[in-house]
Amino acid sequence: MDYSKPEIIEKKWQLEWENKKIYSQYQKNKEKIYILEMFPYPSGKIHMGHLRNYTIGDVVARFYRNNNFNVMHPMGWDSFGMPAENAAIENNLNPKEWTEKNIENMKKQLKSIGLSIDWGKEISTCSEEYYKQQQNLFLDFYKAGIVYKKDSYVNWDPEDKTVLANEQVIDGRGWRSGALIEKKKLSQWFLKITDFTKELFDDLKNLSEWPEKVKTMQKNWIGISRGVEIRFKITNTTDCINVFTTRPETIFGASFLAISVEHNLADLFEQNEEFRIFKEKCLKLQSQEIDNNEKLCFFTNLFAENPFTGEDVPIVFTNYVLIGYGTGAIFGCPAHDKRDFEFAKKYNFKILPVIEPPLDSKQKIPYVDIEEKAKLINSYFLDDLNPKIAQEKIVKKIEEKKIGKVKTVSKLRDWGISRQRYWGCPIPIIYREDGKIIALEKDELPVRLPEDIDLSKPGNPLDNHPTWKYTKCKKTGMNALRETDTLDTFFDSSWYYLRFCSPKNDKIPFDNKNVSDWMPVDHYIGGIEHAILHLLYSRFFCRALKKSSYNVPSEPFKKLVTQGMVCHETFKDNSGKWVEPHKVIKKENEYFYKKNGSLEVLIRGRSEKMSKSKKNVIDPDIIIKEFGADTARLFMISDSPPERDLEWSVEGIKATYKYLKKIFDFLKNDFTFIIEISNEKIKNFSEEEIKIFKISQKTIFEYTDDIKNYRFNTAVAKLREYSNVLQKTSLNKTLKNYCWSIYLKLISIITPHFCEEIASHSGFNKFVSELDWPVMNKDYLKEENVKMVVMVNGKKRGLVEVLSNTDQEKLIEIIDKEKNIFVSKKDKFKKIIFVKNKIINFVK
RNA sequence: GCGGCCGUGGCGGAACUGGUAGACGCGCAACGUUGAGGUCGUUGUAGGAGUUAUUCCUGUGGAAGUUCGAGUCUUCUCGGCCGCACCA
Repeated sequence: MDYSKPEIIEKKWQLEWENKKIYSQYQKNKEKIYILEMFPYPSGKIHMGHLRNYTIGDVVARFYRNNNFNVMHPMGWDSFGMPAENAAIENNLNPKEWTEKNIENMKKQLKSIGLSIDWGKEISTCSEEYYKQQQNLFLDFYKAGIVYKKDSYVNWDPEDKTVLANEQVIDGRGWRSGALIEKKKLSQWFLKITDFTKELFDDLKNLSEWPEKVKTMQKNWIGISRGVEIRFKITNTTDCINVFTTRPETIFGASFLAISVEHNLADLFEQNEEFRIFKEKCLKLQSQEIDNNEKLCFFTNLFAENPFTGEDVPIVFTNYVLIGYGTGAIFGCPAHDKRDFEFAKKYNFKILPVIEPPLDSKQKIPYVDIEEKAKLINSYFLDDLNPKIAQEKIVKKIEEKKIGKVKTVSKLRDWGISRQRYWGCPIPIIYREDGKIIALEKDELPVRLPEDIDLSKPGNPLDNHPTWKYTKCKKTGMNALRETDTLDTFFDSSWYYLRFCSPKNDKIPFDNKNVSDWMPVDHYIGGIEHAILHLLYSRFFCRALKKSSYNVPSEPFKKLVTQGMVCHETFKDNSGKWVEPHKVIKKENEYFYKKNGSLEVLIRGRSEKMSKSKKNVIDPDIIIKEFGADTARLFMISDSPPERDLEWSVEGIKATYKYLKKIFDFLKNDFTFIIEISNEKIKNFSEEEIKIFKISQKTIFEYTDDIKNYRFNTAVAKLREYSNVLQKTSLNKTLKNYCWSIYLKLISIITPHFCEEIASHSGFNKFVSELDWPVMNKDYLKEENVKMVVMVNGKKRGLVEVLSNTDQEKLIEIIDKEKNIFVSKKDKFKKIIFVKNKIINFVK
């Protein structure tokens, strides 16, 4: 037996586990725990990010399994989406084939990591079974009024020829294609996520086990702010314009009304050629160039009456007021708003200060702060008040005069779910020849995707299909056209965690009983890149499902863990081309590589997220083949805390392998795996052996605590300390066997195959993976002696070893006796600080 | 611009509620063992001083503060990373 080919050992144990189905057994008498990692998109191969994500999840799942929990740890595939369609076009095959082939390969890869997954619960969102149930949910949402259709400007991706949600547009470009996004008006399906804005915002505070960072990002995304809506009369008409502001107290400084080009008022100017050009330009700027803050202005020749001063101020259209926020109209107060200030300066609007900053304020005009010492000026009844009080007063006045009301607005928009693509879930809707929109009956599901599809033509493939969309209304027999849009894939991933509770049920999306047994997901682990979209949509789904009378919790994920990226060093040659790190020759802080037989100097870049473009990717498959999954797992877990980025290094992986090999060689002879050790035997141990026994108890305690708290790196450090001690000390056979068996049980959640192999070689005939977690004997956790720090004036002056819980009097006595510590008489000191078992500080 | 996170050896990182800074590992160095290989073992490894010892001084981006005591708390400042971005 040796450890030169871990892959062979690992295959063997993976098969054994699978044959005995040890990861698909459930025991209802135990407490449940649902551990889930974000399911992968089947791109074809797993990458280091997957390896890290699934290793973390697996360590946790194994930990709870061994700690007497009823664990659910399933896996599935987020298998609808654009890449399948693109790959199908390139390789002239069907997206379904491509996807299924990828799933097969990735499943094999995932299995080679040795994950404790119940593959019996495997789901795939592109399967008919899954999307049938999804259509079911769509119909329920339709009935509950959560899904609706409306015309709207959409983000149009000219390359993918599809619509994107706001959050799928990054810096003005499509999140997948990278193409510049255009605004286009289309009829689209929407989910009413805005019905839940307040809940989604307020309930964030209850998510105590979510990272603050994610909660902050969601808060900012939802972007709730309280303010006032004020009505301005358009001069010489009966029409009004409502504006939204959070600074109503600055109303006396208003010098214009600025209105979005998409505001209703723009309808009046439809015939105006100049305006149409202006509007076009604004829309283009808004959707594209992110750094362009150029403010455009279109004078309307209309005026509005300031309800407090009676003054007429000009109404203008501009690109810097957005239709999607507030009312799409504002009053401009240039003296106290940076944007209004910029705009006013450019177009010569009056700039009237209405708040006087405190004398010590660094801010000049525009003064935008709200400070205690600031006071209102030029504002009639508000003069001399501080802005906060002025605000309260003016709000009251506005309400009294019935010209406006307090209002809370949000940045959140309804979620557009229509996609003009083939490889997605068909929407179960038909358009009847009499013009009616008809939702299908549940017994008409699933609406299947046709397999004979031509993806080569631009536009929507389902719409292009010769026959698919032609159908008849079941009730009336009238001709009808199917909805040819498919659902956004974020729809698929918004409820998959519920489907895992009853993955085989072909009648309903999920079973209430099973959902109440398993939900919520106790630990949800995945990348930070889903902090907003996927997580917010999932939170919304649960609320929407509740409203559609499903029995689900409103928060799907109890604890959220966002793991960092896997990074690797980067190199560039002098022409700026990236060079693979493994080709680099390192010589004393200089870097070279062989090019055409000669050595060329390289520039070392910073460590970056592994990506093909930077040529710094490492294929997990190769690592597993060379060093084994256990080595890869241990390295992934031990080098840095899960939420931080992980620096990949060849040295690190090699050292990890060497470590496992060393332990393996050490234990392969003369070791017997045992589960327990009798109290009788402990009594006969020597003092030295008791010390080791104590260390083992302490290790169990601290390691367990670290794992529970996701401090895997320190957990591994403690384990290494433990094995270092064990290797250096000669122990009686019983104790040696015991201590190393503890070690194996502890590390088995990280390196399961390794442990099974050693244990079985050492006479154990069950699975270490199925053993209970080691129980520590608390009697041996207590330390008899402690080292206490002796300080004078807060500086360390020495250490004394004393019995634990020694009191101050006794300690001073001991210190007096120790000649090396120059503290003789306690009355010399002003004060003595004593912290039991920790420090004593003499203050002169 | 707004919001958040983070600055600790050559590197990744420890230090839980303020109480021995640098655990564990990488790298490096010395010695030993091997003598065709992804070695192995032992020891050392924050910097400086030194009478070489169970020694002293300085050290957690910088400045100040609170405290008997600060990597940890407070304020300012510099640097890095991430998110949002004309959100009224």
